[in-house]
Amino acid sequence: MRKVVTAKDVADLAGVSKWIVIRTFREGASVSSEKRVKVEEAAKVLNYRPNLLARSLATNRTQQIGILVDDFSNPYKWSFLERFTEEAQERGLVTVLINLNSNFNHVSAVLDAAQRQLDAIVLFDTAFRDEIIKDMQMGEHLPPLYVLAREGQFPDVPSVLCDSEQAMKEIVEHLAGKGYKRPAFLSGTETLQLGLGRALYFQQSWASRNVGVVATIMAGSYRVESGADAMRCFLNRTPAMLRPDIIMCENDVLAVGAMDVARSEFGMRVPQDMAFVGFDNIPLAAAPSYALTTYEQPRDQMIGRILDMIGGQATKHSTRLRGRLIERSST
Amino acid sequence: MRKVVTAKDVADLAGVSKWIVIRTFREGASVSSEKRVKVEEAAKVLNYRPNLLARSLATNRTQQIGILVDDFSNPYKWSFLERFTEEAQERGLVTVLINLNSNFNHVSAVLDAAQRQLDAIVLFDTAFRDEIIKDMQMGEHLPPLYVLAREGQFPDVPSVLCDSEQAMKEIVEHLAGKGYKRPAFLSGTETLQLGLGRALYFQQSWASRNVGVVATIMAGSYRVESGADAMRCFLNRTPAMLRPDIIMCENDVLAVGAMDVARSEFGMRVPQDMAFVGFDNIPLAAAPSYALTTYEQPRDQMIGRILDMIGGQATKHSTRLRGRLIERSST
DNA sequence: TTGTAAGCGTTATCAA
DNA sequence: TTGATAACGCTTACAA
Repeated sequence: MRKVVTAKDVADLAGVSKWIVIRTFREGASVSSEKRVKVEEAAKVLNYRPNLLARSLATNRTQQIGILVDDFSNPYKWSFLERFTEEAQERGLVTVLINLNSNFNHVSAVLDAAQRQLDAIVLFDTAFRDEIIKDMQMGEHLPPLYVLAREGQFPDVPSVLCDSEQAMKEIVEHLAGKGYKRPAFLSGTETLQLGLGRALYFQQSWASRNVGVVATIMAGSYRVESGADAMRCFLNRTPAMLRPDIIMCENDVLAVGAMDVARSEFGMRVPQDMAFVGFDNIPLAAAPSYALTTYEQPRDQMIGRILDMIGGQATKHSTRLRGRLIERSST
Repeated sequence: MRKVVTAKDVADLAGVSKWIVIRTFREGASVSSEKRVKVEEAAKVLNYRPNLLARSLATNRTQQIGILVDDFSNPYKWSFLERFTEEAQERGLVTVLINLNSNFNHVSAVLDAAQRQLDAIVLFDTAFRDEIIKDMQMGEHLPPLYVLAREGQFPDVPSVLCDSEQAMKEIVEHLAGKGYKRPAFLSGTETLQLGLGRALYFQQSWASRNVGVVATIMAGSYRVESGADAMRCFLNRTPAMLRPDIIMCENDVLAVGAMDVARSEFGMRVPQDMAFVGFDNIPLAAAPSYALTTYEQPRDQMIGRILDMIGGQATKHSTRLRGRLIERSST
């Protein structure tokens, strides 16, 4: 019903065998130029294009990459996804966007991707639980897994992420240089193991300067409201003299929420009364009303590296890449 | 190399023919329950799952929907994409995210989707140019096209979008009720034909109340900075007494930019000195610092309708659905 | 360079 | 309910 035009049809019209047609539409073709011309003409007339589905069945490669996402609300992810699809397309790959939620968990998603013969699965800023490894290690043949923008959980699953240790070194150096002395950390989730290690490295960097971190504030999730709520709660219970002079937020989304509360509800000036640093450099961070100092992940490099591994141009191993500090007036 | 386990393997282990196995894994199966049990056991042992690729080749249906996006920066799109993928998955469909850009235009995208045998193509808030219709109308068999959140360009391509006329009626009624009298419209792009008709209906609604629209401000694109620039320019050249008392912005993104400028650069109070209305109800619109009155598109209904048409549960024809006015303190 | 045969893993159809 | 044959449209040998 769909594409009725097959290589055979073109062959008949061009007066050649169908294998000539097939070869004409492939990379390392070896077809006499006269026949090639004939075929191309016939193909144009019939609007023939090779059926990639049939090709996939024969080659065992679909040129499709599945990308798993479990939270669409963080703007930095949009930027990554935009770049990912673009770069993938540049390489002749297509991106299957898989939405993880309560009805469709990591296991379902991976198994479904396997059934559809996707060439690879990228876990984008999402951590998968142990359940899946069981399936992985059993005979089941799954597409190769990759982790993007998170710490990988298993040694044989390569991950590509921003180097948090380096990032925190740069940030703390910047803050110390500005004279800040009483840092605190605003954290999204409590599970350090699955987290990004930012809190840890932040503390370590200060420790090496003989500064203890005042407090770790738990937001519970990476939403603006969580950042706002956590900040409100913290400021309410903390007398002015005990408050930190700089709050390192685990990401920009939290920072925005926290900053809003500090300014509008507690009348604080940023950065005089309290400074803020975020992470990710989302578009809003650049807005004049926030002007948030933040740290930008090396997006293009990260995505390039993942796709290189998927395409076999790079060896498979985990990598941490250095990002870039963006200084703005919130510090 | 990938999935070595085939229906034949399961059949051999279970001691039945491979067609029994195939049938066991399909909807309207007719298999004796004893054999079914045997097969299911064998399948579990071998970790067998039907190869959806092979199925697609035989059935001519991939259960994959392509969605074309040409601008990732507008937050409302995230919400749509999140819901789209979720709802599609619910129906056993998978979403292929296609990024339109200078290297990959509508034509390339549609042709590629056709080669991959996608079941349908959704143009999400993007307008395609005439060039493509030529291919469409020729013998080429393309997957059916649908337009989401935009006016459709061709009669045989169904579109599903928010009813702009209704929306503007509600908005203007609200504004008139609040006593506003000198409205202006901040527009993203100049091409009314491809646009959303919001400007037109806004004017018409005021006209029916004997109010002429003061001005149409052109931003040129749908970015925060464009909204800001356009607003700055407009306020600079317009004396206070000639300024509108309410600015209807074509979407929230523009509204945010415009509002920022009005407040921080011109010291205006919202809504006393100038009121703002947006469109889309992006998350930022709800933030206390904006509290933007806006109009929410009926996202779930729109997506449901599109997927119903794709799945054949609804007849194919264009639809305008009614959204919802969200009143906040910017008006 | 060209043609042939076998196969990818499933579905559709029809006969048993 | 079951089994067999013929697609689906292409690729990958290998032979001519």
